[in-house]
Amino acid sequence: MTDASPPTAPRTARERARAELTREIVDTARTHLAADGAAGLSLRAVARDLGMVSSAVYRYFPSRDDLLTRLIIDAYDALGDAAETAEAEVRRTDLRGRWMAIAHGARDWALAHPQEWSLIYGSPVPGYVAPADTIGPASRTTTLLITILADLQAQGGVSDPQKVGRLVRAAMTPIRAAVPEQVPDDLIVRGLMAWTELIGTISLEINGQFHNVIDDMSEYFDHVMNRIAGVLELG
Amino acid sequence: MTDASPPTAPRTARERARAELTREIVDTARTHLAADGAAGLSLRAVARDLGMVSSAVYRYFPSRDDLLTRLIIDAYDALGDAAETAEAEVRRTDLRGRWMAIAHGARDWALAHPQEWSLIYGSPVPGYVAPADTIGPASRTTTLLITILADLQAQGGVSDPQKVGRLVRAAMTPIRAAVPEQVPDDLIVRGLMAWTELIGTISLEINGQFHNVIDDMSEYFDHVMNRIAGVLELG
DNA sequence: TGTACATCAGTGAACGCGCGTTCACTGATGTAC
DNA sequence: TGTACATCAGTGAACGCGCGTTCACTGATGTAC
Repeated sequence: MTDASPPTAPRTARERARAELTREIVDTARTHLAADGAAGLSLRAVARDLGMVSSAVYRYFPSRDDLLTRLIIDAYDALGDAAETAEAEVRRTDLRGRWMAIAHGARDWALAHPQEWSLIYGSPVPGYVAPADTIGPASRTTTLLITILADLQAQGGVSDPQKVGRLVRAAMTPIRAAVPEQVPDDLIVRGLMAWTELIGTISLEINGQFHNVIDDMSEYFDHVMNRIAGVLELG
Repeated sequence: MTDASPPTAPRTARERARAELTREIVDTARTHLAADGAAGLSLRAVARDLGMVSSAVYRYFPSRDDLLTRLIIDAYDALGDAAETAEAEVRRTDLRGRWMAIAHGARDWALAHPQEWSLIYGSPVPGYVAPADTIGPASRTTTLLITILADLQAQGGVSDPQKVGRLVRAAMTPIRAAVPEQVPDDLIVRGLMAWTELIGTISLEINGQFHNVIDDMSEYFDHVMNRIAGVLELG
């Protein structure tokens, strides 16, 4: 990386055409993803839909896996956008409202884009290894949650913090580095559990595991997320 | 279904050979599943491994999807076995111990058979629709949890049951039918949340979502599952 | 403003691979008399 | 116990399909003088 500046806006006709076709390829790929899932994503099918020969796609993406990587990054970004936008509309002091906005924002996005959700939170695509580029966008949603934890702690934290044993504390070393120091271990654990319950509830719903269990998932989801707000003592 | 009796033990040499080969096909398929995931499971590859021609497999399974169905049922059963076996070793009155045994039993099995876990709790296989046969074995593990809830209620239940609104109560109609009447709505919700946290924690671990978050997942898992036992007031 | 050369997008054919499923067949095993 | 027929397992060839990726090529676009 010697070029620190962001890619400049396209100047020449060639550059404009390239940017546009790249976008069309990604959009078409996303459509196929929605229909067939990640394992069924095919460069040839995308090329066919765009009326070009399959080898032409290689001018834009060096391999199928690179196209997949792009879709993963876009999915993380779209989810991050959805959560951030929803959360931004809530009063900063309303911690419960902010948590609920993130939860509902994430679920709404997931229901609208189930295959993209599975791409980032579902089982890994066989034979595909995610490169490092996917880490940054992946953390956008969790950053929102961490900020809520920090704001909560600034207000005095929870009333009955539980003990976290030495070994568990040691196990949490990596996440500690991403969370402000003043947030205690107990609150990090509660946050992780809340995050797990959020991702878990959405994933199980998308995978159909609540069939014959819960009729109206919107009601249930809202109820459960409110209970979690209670556990976090978000007011 | 006019034949109510279970399939009898094989009598003739032909029947014995058929039973054995069926088992070998399933075992080989499971090996491939572990290596390549569900989307990569191929009848031809299984046949090749067994030194038979691909069309011969059709004497045993009418299609690839039927083989997949069998693997799904087997996975549910294996998980159910693991959870039941672990739970059975604990004193009946030790509700916390029973919950922890189920949790650890499930996680240990999942870590040993990650692709089988993904088969039942991961994103659905594109183009495959699970038939009704998979419902029965799927409920073995959840039945264990429901029994704990019932036993807990028989001991007096939780100290501070939360209110469950009318709409949420209505949403819970299907699960109500599977739980003893005396278990109150609040306890069902807590049970569902515990179940979600259990499946969610294991799935996120298997999908690598705890990388750079938690170092020692065994410690973290045990801690979290104990906290959930606390929420359920399992003693 | 005009020309000469370099860059790049897209083509079309090919390589080599794998897949699920069908079908007519041979030969072994099982059963009824 | 022996024979005649029915059942079934496994073979081998084929159908028709799709895939990722490479490569030499044509022709259009961009750039330096």
